Amino acid sequence: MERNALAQTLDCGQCFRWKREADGSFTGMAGGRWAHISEDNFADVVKDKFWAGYFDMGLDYVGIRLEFCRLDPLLEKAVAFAPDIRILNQEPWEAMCSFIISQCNNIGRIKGIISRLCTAYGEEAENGMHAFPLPEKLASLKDEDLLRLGCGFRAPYIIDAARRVSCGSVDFGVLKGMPLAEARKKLTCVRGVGPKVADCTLLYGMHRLEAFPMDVWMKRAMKTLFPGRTPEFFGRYAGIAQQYIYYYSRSNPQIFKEDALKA
DNA sequence: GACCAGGTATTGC
DNA sequence: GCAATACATGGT
Repeated sequence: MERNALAQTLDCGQCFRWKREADGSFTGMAGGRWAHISEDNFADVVKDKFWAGYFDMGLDYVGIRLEFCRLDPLLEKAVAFAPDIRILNQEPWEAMCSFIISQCNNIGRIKGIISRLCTAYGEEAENGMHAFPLPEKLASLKDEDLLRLGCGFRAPYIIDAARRVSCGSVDFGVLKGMPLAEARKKLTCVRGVGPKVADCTLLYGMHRLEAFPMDVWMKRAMKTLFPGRTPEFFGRYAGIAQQYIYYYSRSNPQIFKEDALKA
């Protein structure tokens, strides 16, 4: 049951533009750059400043894991399942748009939609890949353009988000300096952005590590694994705890069924 | 063919 | 406030 460290981070549900190759390496895009990353070249890749930032190399994950393991035995279990998860520094607009698309959708289809969106509207980059489309680009589209790509009922949400970001009514630079609750409230002004997508934007796109997205899996996990606890229980890196718990829960759904049998 | 997928907006009590 | 429902789409 060995999962390589790279897969734990790139395949744990926080990002959608990496493709796992047959040999366990990954190819994908971030910040308009293409990369092929493997266990072997990872150390070299993160010598580059951009990738070091993307992979959050400046944060002491060893220490944070230690804290988590001391905090709660079930959290310790989740950490042990995929200890090498790191929270990536994704672009805020890409994170927001990606998680708008994620609602009521499955990971495979989310990746497919995003891939088509990039091919159709993103700037061309290396190896025939495309950057994530700029908000200005998507702001000029009609619902129909996005329906063609399979966006479904999320099409108008994406366009509203693109408009608000490109006109500056939602300004990630400003949100960065705001208290979490305030930034969250501002984000939910966008149609199609509720508390969950707002928290995903804050955690994955703005590196607000205290943000704690509550999707169906996390609700289940909180109820059965951490009854009576709130996100605050996990401290200022609650978002990282969330990622450990989310991935552990997704990968071991039987833990909920066993619980149901006992009841 | 019904049911589900990292939700949200709208409506009705 | 809180439960119910519609919202496109593709895969089991």
